[in-house]
Amino acid sequence: MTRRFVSAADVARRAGVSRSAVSRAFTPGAQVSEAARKRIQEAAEDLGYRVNRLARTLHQQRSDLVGVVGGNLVNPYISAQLEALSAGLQRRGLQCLLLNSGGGGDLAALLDYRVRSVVLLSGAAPDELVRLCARNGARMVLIGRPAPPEGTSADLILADSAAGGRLAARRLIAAGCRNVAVVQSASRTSAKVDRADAFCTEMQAAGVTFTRWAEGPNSYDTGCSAARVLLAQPGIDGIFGVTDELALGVLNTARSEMGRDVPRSLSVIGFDDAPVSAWASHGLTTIRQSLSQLTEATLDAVERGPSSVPRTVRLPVTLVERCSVSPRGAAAPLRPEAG
Amino acid sequence: MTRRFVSAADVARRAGVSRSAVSRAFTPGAQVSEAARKRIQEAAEDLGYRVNRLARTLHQQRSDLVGVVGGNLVNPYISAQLEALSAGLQRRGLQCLLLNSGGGGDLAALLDYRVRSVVLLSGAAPDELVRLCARNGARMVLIGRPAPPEGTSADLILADSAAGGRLAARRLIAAGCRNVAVVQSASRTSAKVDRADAFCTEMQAAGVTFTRWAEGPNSYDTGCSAARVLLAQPGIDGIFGVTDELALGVLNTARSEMGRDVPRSLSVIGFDDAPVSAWASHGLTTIRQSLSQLTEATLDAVERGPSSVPRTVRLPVTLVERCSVSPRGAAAPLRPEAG
DNA sequence: CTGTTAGCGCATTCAT
DNA sequence: ATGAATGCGCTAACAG
Repeated sequence: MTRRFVSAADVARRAGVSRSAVSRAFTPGAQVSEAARKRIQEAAEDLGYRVNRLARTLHQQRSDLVGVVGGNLVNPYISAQLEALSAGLQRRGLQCLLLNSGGGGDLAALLDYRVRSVVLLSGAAPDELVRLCARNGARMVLIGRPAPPEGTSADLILADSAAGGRLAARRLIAAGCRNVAVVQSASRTSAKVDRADAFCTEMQAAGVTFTRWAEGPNSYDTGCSAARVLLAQPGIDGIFGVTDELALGVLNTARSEMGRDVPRSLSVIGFDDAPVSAWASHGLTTIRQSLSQLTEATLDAVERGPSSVPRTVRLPVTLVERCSVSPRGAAAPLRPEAG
Repeated sequence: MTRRFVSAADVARRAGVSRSAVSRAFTPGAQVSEAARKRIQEAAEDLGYRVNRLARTLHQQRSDLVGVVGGNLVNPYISAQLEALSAGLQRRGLQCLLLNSGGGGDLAALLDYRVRSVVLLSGAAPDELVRLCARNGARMVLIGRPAPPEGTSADLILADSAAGGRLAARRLIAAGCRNVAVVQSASRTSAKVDRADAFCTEMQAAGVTFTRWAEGPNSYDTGCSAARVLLAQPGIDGIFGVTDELALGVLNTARSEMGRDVPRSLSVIGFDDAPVSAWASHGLTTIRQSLSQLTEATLDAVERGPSSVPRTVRLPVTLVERCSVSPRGAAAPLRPEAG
C-alpha cells in the first residue's frame, strides 16, 4: 500500500476549486481571491500537500538544483567548504545535489537532474563534464582548478596559489631554514601544483636546498609517510605541506614518531587554514584562503544566469602565524646533526 | 541565449526515429534493434543528450533522490558519515539531496523533490517532518535518534549508547579515577543523553563522584570551555566526552592550557571514533560505533520499499584503547593536590 | 521491432 | 477572479 504523494488535484477537490486555483495559490504574485487562497492553504495543510518541484521544473524549464561535486569529504577543508556552501545555497532557495566524486558515481549523472549549475569543489574536472554542461546550458563553477580547455567556458574561483607558495617560502626562509621539503602528494590539481612550484621557485632564488615529495593521495596519511622518509635522515629543517591535511600528518609524525621538536628543530607550514589546524594540539602556521569570500564568490557565480559571461575570481591569501614555525629572525633551527 | 537542455525529441529527429525509440534505447531491457540503438546512441552522444530524470520520475512515480539532512557538517564524525553514505548511495544508483539543517533551510523542502526517503544524520527530527514523510509515502530513516512520537513510523538506526556509556565508565574506573565528569553539551539528542546517563548510573553504582557539564553546542569549543572550568579546581581525574569532538576539546585544553598530563594526571575518553581521534597528536581512547555497519544499515533501510515495515537496528559498540586513559589497574592517577 | 497515444503534476494562456 | 485547455520530457501500454 505504497501511499502516493498528494497532488494539487487532491487539494483542489478538497477545497472545492479547480487545479489552476491551487497552482495560483502557491505561485507568488498570482491572482487569487483571499477567500480561496485561505481555503486552499487549509486543505493543503490538512493533506500535507507540497508542490512537486520536479513537475514545476519540467514546466518552467528552470531548476533550483545545484550539483555540488567533491571527493574526499572527510578532508577538513572540503567539509568546511561544503558546510558553508550548502547553507548559502539554501538561504537562496537553492537545493544541493551532492555527488561524491570518490564514490565511483558518474559525474554526468548530475545533468540528468537538470541542475542549473555544477560546482566542482575538488576532484578532477573531466573535459567530458565541462562539455556536457556547456551543451545543456548548465553553468559550471570550478574551484581552485585551471581553466578548462579550448572554447568551453566556466566560472573560475581560485585562491592565489602562487602568492601563497611564496608566502610560505619566505616565512620558512625568515625562520632560518636552509634545507626544506615540499609535500604535495601525487595529486596534479593545479592549485596544489602551483603552490609547490611557487614555493620552489622562491627557494631556488634564495639559494635554499629543497626536495619535493609527490607521492600518495592528498591525505593525512600521505603527510605521515612523507615525514617518515624525509626525516629519517638528518638535514631537513623546514616542510611545506601544500594542504593542511598533509602538513598535519607531517607535523604529528615529526613530533610523535621522529622525535622532532616543532618548531625548534623543524618548522612546518600548511595551506588552507582548516578548522583543525587552529586546535591547540596542532597550532599549525598556515596560509589562509578566506572561506567566506570563497563561498560568496561561488554563490554569486551560481546565481548569475547562464547567459552571463563567465568570470574568474582570484582570492587573496594571508599568512596565519601560529606556532609550528620558528620565530622570524631566530637563529637557524637546531640541526639534528649539530647536536 | 540561454541554451535549452537537449531532449529525446532532438535525438529522435537526428537519428530519424520516433521519440519512443529513443526512450527504449535508454531503458535497460527494452526492445530495440541493434541497428537503431546504435544510431540513437551516436546521435545522443553528438548532441550531449542525457535522459531527464525529473520527467522520468514524474512518469514512474518513483524517485532516485534521497534526502540527507545533517547539521554541523564540519563535525568530523558527521562528515565521515556523509562521505560513506553518499558514496554508498551512488553505488546503488541513488542521488543525494543534501540539506544542511544548520543553514536555516526548510527541512520539508526535501519533500518538494519527491525524495524516496529522508535520512536524518543529525539535528532534531521535527514531528512535522516525520508526519509529512508519512503522509507522502517517503521512508524516513533516523540515525541515533529516538523513535518518533505516536503512530508515525520510521526506520531507526542507533548505536548502543547505554552500553557505550557503561564501557566508558568502567574503563575510567579501571584506570583508578575517583572523581569524574561527563561533558555532554546542552544538546538533548537522545544518543548523547543516553551515553551520559548510562555513564553516570555506572559511576554512581561504583561510588565514584561525578559532575555533568551540559552547556553549549556539540562542538570542539564546548569541550575547551568545559575543561577550563572543570579543571580550574583540582580534583577531577577523569572526563568522558559524549562525542569525540567534545573529548578532543577537553583533551587539548587540559594539556596545553591547564598543564595537565594526559593520561598521567587526567584520563579522557570519547565516543564515535572519528578519524581525527586516531591522529598521533591526540591518541584518544574512545567508544567506536562502526561506520561501515551504520552505513550499511542505512542503505538497506533506504532501499527497502516504502511498504515494508520499519525496523530498528541497534549496532554494537566497542572500546578502542589508545593513550588518553591511564593503564588498567594502574595506581590511581596522580592527583594534582597530592603533588 | 516500431510508431502512436496517453498521462505523470505542474504553470500558464485563453476564455469566461 | 476563476475554470478549461495546453505542453514541459518522459515511459508504458497498445496497435501495427
